[in-house]
Amino acid sequence: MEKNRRAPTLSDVARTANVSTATVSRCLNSPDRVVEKTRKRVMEVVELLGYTPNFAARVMAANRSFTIGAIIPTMDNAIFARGLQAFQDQLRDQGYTLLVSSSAYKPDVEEEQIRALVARGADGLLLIGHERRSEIYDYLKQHQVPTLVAWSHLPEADLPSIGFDNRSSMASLARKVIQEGHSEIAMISGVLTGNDRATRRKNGVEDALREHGLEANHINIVETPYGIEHGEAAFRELMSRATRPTAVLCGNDVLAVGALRAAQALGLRVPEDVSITGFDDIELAEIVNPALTTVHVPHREMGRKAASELIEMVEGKSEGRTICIDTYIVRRQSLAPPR
Amino acid sequence: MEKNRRAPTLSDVARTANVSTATVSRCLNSPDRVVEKTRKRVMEVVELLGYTPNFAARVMAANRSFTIGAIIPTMDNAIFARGLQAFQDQLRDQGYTLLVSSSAYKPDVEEEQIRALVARGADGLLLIGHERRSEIYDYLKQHQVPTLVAWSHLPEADLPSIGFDNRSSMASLARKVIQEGHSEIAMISGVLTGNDRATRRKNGVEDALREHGLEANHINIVETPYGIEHGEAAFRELMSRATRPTAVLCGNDVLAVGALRAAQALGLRVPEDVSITGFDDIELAEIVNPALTTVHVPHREMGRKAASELIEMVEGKSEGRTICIDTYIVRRQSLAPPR
DNA sequence: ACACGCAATGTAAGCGCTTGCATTTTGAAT
DNA sequence: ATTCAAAATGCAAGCGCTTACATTGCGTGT
Repeated sequence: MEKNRRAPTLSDVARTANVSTATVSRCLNSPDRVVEKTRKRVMEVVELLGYTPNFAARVMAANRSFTIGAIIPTMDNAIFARGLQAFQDQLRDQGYTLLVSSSAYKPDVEEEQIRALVARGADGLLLIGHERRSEIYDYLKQHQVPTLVAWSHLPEADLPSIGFDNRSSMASLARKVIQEGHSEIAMISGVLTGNDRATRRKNGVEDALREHGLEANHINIVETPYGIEHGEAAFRELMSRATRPTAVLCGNDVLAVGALRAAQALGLRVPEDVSITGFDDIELAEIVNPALTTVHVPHREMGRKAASELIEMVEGKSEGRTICIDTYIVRRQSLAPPR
Repeated sequence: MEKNRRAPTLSDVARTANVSTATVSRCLNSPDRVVEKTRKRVMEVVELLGYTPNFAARVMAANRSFTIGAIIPTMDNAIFARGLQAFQDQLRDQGYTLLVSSSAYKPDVEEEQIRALVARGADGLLLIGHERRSEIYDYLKQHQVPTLVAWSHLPEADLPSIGFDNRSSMASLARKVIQEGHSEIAMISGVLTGNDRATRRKNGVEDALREHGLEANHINIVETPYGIEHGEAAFRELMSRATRPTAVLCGNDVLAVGALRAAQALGLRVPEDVSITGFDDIELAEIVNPALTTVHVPHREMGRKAASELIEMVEGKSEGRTICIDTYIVRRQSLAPPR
């Protein structure tokens, strides 16, 4: 192999093939605008030289990158993994590349990443949830970067979103728990600040309680970061309080699994002594013992739809629609009537 | 807010601040090369206009992007999540941005992604495992993109790697299983083609068998993609064969969890009727019931070290060292002596 | 008061590509 | 043969930034 010769450029190819750079460019980008014979020759040279276009240059000249950026709160658990994989697959099918980064649930990191992705020429952006400083929306508008929100459905929000109704989904689940006979209900919620999904799930629980004439205003709740260990701690905390709940609704499956483990460690049987529910229906939910009753979120469908919609926006075919995806409750062993 | 005015550029800032573009550029990139008073004025204008540098332009001009690319086989399970998160955190600390994409275990997709990332001006690349076509190594060399391999340790390989010895780690685990008294040992392996980690784990099992005078040449093995459902199917397959194993070593925790579920579905008790082991020690391993005996891989440490090493390479301070990280066996309930 | 040297700033040449417009080539119709 | 669209190709101007080099301004020593 040749020792580090500088990477070939468009004009290297042009020179070798005896055509202009314009022709080479066209061969690559709109092959039908150049005659068969020329194209063949050019492509041979491209192959021969091992030429790959320089993206930065292309982005700069064409103001188009065929790249979509996504910023998720974390890669460290499975909540977003499946949906994002579907999102990426769909993008690939349509000729786009996905770049992902994660914000660790920190708003300032997220802003930084948004800027980084936009500056890198992302044609469109996928964000999770609606809650962020308005400056960043202005920024997005100024740079005219189509942006779509996922994992959340909020028709009245600034940005279009493809997601599900966190509030009513959680409310249905809570209703089911109440119908089961529970009245001492507690909740382990994710951190509410800056997280509209967590907030609306909490609201959903309150809605259901209120409907059934239960005290909804100071619901027995612990707020904690997502993470199995935090779920454990939160559960212990709840159990040490004055009135012991007979059912614990968790903000997501990860917290629920933590709660489950804590319950078992405390010698409580689930669901006999206490019922526990999750949200998301990630793989984990089915694997733990007892398996979790939870809200199933069609992550793959959401990812796919988000991809098609965002591409339409990028290509100017849509202003951005807001779509609500249906969830449903998956009944498993972790929920039963109270003793 | 102003309606979509074109995003401000360097020269807009320069004009407004009454300096040259060079000065603005210096304010941003080497603030000490410009006098306090000027800098202040420029920064005010930057703020005022809401200017953000265009990365494509910067990359093109400076041939430097402070971006690192990583390509992992999948985001759809937790194997790489933790290590990657640590990798990203460390990069951020040192002023770099991480861009991730996933190849779905497909070599051609991976190549495409490598090119995409390089073309986007990645200063360095993190790849998983060593097995790929040599053309792509030439490409990397030609473009002079420092590349580091993780999750695998192979001193003799072309590329430096920060990882662990898949072979000897698996061998230790297999030895432990044998010492426990098992002699009918089967394996559920990940797909071997193009996956050096899977291959070396299999070799590790063979090593241990051979050491103990057991038949190692046609070990009782099923090869299947990673995935809980595949682990289940593989386990059933193994159990339908002529000689039933008393211990099943799985290529990773995900497969092991699948095996566990299949065992339970078949009415087999683990570990009394059959022992099952995993590899990786992801969160899942501790959560299932019985918890998995597995090989603990220090993902975070690996991610961190990979980040520092790769940055050193990018900054020309290192040629790329190969580091082996120690793993250890975590003994949990899924392993016991055969009846 | 003057020259000198260094620090601060400006000038302008690219980086590798796309694309509007100008020019040449082609081939069908006359 | 000749003509003339239409098709194919070439020309060259940017895209927004960095940076080598040139220029200017300033404090200092005499």
